[in-house]
Amino acid sequence: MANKEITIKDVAKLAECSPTTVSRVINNSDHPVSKDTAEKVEAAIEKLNFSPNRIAQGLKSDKSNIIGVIVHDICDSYFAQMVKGIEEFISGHEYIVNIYNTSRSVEKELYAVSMLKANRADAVVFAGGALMDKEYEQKMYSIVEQLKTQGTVLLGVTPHPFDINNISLGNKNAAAIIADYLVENGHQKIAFIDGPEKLYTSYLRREGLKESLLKHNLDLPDELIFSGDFSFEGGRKAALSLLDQIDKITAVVGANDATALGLIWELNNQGVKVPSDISVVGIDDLPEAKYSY
Amino acid sequence: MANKEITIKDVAKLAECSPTTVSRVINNSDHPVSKDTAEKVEAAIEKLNFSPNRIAQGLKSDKSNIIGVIVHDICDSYFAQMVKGIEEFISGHEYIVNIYNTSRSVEKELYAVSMLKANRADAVVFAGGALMDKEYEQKMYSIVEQLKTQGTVLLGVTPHPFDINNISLGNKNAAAIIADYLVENGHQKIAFIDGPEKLYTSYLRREGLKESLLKHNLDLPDELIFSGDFSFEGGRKAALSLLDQIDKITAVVGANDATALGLIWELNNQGVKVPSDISVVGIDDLPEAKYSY
DNA sequence: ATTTTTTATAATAACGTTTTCCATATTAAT
DNA sequence: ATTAATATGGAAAACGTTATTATAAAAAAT
Repeated sequence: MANKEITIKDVAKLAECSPTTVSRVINNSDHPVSKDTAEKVEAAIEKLNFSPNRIAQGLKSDKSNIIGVIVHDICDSYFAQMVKGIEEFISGHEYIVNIYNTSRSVEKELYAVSMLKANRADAVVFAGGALMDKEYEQKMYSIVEQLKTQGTVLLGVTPHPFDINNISLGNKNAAAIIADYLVENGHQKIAFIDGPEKLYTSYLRREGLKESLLKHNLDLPDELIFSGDFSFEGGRKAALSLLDQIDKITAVVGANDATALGLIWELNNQGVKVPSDISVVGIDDLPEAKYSY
Repeated sequence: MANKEITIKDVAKLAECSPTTVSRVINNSDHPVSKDTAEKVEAAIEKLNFSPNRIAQGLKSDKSNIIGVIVHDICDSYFAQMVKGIEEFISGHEYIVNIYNTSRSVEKELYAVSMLKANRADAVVFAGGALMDKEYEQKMYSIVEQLKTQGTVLLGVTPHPFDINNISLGNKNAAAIIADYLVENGHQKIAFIDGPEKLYTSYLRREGLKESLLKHNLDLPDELIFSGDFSFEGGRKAALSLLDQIDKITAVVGANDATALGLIWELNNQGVKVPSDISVVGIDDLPEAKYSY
């Protein structure tokens, strides 16, 4: 922005009035402005293609109009949909939707949060789940508190250990539903493909499933928990590593739907028929899921 | 941000110096500051958890640090990857990545552009292709010029009729490659599933393919052009509508990969074997594509 | 011992708004 | 005809920074 910008003063000059009056017209304030001058101002605005500098307005009003959205991976359908939903919800309300893709890295998440603090974000949505890491938790706790005292509204969409409002997607509830379903269909030997290590959400889903199965007197032994990372690729790899125990297993639960899809794909690829040979279930509810085989 | 914020003045008071000095420490400016005071300032900053107000800095420096990214649909893998790439490229450079999801609506795109103008964006990436609509073009032309004179750097990732720098993904080139490939493999009767109506990119791909086929003395007749919308669903519907002409066709080109995937899925579903019965080709290069059947 | 240079600090204006406050002219009420 | 109320306008301060200018002290050069 090397060029000198068009300001309220230029408009005032052209409309032969004071900047104050122009401001009043822009924000159609309570303070009355005569029909006559208002029109001259409007004309001047039109002519100069003026639009008020949001940055300056923000400084004066102590509002940044920034809404931060912190996400693990925008390419993951789950987050893409969430970001889209937020954008659409916000659209038209003159907010800046500011996204951060953390790739589940502690550094990037801290970077995101400190940027949002420096930019005096009006609100922050923590769309990606929290990580389970002592140092991370400690640093995050501190900066989250700073955001709060700064007046930033915080919202966690996935569970967070910090003291913020959380829209829980009910991981435990999902686990219970799945457990019930599996038991009803007579499954006894169940395997679980985990989510990313250190992710709070993984923990909740895994332990939730364990707990729910236990209520039906079923066990989820460690050797039937395979590592994954919420991705299609992860699901595929997990499928390969559970192949040699396949005869012991009647159902596999993926920590999310991408995992389940990868699982199904590779099982099919290896000649294991889903769902006749084995059942596969995923958590979440992606639209793609209905096209799985 | 109802609370009164911590400013450079608070830091100055605690460090027993002037705001000027604090500013110099923050920006480690050329102007010398004694080791002693610098340390006191750092300590005060630490103690108060102060971070300089980016909004105020922006006003002073005439930079917003905002980079706008305008996209048709974040849920579309193609755009998701692009947004992720941009975010990662920018990350660490203290920029605000501000996304807009237009859903290919003229109103939303104009909204996005005017927001970015009002916020004095430093740069805007037009990641979604332009629409072919007279009124749209006219209005966009005007505001794009305003952005330019404002000093905003503009970049089109997909082709745009406006006078901005474009990174062309070479639609025509892709069309030529595909045409050559099809001809080499002996295909004579080729169908095309179009992209969204009014989208400039659709136009370029369709006409590019026509042109390239013509060089091989092949025709792409209107009755073999089926409508689509760049989505998996669109590909599926197209598959259904080309079923009754299936014996006339040896290959189908999807305007993008999502279309091709939907196509393949539904053809398989209808008992048409890909690629033994018919060949399917898509434009773009999504990672999911390699798992198609 | 004086002048010049270097080092360190602060006061002030400016960025583009909006929000008091203050001033005038018009109209209504006495 | 005087007072009170209302309509319309502008000047100036403020938001939190930083760049410019000014000033004083210390160090170096004559």
